[in-house]
Amino acid sequence: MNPIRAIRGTRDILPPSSTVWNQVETVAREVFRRYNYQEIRTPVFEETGLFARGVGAETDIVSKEMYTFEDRDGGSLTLRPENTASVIRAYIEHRLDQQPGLQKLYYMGPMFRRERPQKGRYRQFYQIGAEAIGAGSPAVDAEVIEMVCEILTRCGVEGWKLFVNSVGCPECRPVYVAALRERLAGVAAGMCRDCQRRAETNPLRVLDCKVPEDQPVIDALPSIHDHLCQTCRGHFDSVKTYLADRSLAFEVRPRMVRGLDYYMRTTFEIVHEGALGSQNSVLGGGRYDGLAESLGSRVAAPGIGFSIGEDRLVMTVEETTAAARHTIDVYVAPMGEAAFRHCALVARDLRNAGLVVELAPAGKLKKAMETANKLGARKTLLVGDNEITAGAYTLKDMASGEQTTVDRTGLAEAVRN
RNA sequence: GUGCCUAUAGCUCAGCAGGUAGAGCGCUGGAUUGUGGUUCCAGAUGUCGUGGGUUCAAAUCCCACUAGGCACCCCA
Repeated sequence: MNPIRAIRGTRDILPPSSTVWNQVETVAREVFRRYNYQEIRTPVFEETGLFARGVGAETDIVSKEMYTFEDRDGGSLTLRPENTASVIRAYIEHRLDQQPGLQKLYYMGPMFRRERPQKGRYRQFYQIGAEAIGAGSPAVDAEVIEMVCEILTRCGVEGWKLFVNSVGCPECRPVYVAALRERLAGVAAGMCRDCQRRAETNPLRVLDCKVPEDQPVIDALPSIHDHLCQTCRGHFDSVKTYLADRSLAFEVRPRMVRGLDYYMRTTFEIVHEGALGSQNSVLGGGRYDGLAESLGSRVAAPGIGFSIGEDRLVMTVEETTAAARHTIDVYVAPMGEAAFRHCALVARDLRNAGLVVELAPAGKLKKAMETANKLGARKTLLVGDNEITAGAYTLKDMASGEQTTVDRTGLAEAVRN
């Protein structure tokens, strides 16, 4: 019988990597706090219809990547492939539109998509995201983008690129797609096989093609920016102005296409070259003013949000910054059973003083010293019968080898130095 | 979902013109019964990813499956 293993596309996050995950989450929470975002926790599974209607039935996510299963009562449930639809569902369900001001919510947790696993792509992956719901103003777009950049910066990540675009709205985008489709009809025959297919199925995807030979053709295709309606154009100009006000470096990518149907107007993405391989997108986001209505809401809920691929962010953090090592402040080494019982109390005091303490089992001192060294303890506390009767302990600095004698009251302070 | 590459000790890998496994690091014990790191000695590493086939004989050749990596698709 073979041992049971983690299933394909899932993985265990072990120390020391789990420490980096915690650091990233701590940074994100602190940035969210400063921007006055509060946490929302939604269920990990929902009625299948939520994603079909919210994300879009024709998207790859819904059409072939969802973990969908039948509940015992016959209903169809799905493990969430993303979280924006759930947040909007909660917003509607709890009438958060009646609350004063913008609803500024953040979340972090696992998402599930049944794709072929690859580096930076897992079937259970983690997203840290935020949604600002209740306003359509471009000022919100700029602040959301600033906030996510702040998270990356404070995680110590450098060298990323911010791309922004406007994908229009239900008024102007269909006009553009029609124009694109018309133009492609004439030139698609000379393009790569994938583009010939995309020209029929999803013309916008042609813009994303990476085949070098196709680039001249793509460059000559009409741009969405020439087809934006008055409202969308004004919105996009404002976003760019507000980003520039903040000195945020960005690049307009008229050809950037996002895979979720609910995006309109502003979309953005941050990529980082390095540890990620071809999955170089660290985060993506955009505005979704029509999403609430498509979920059956009578009230509008214009909003914008993003989600960071936490797995990918952790990868780049691990690549670019030296992991802050978990260190033991003091390794308490009792010699003998009596000393062990005494040391248990000493260890408790030191822990109450906020120190990281490892209490060794009673045993040979040599063995304890070896272990202290392997664990990378900063100090070792030697406690035998001599120390207990004298009421003074021997504290050894592992780096210098220097030993000092300290009494119990001054112990915590001595360990700290 | 498609194509290509890969799978040997806890880790990194060697072994492959077929003859039932090795190195370094790490781990355990000892040299040293109250002192680690360096050194020396000893030891255990393992259904060679899983299952089947060819063969007197398979880690080695063939097939399938599983998992990982890369590219595509797509996305976080």
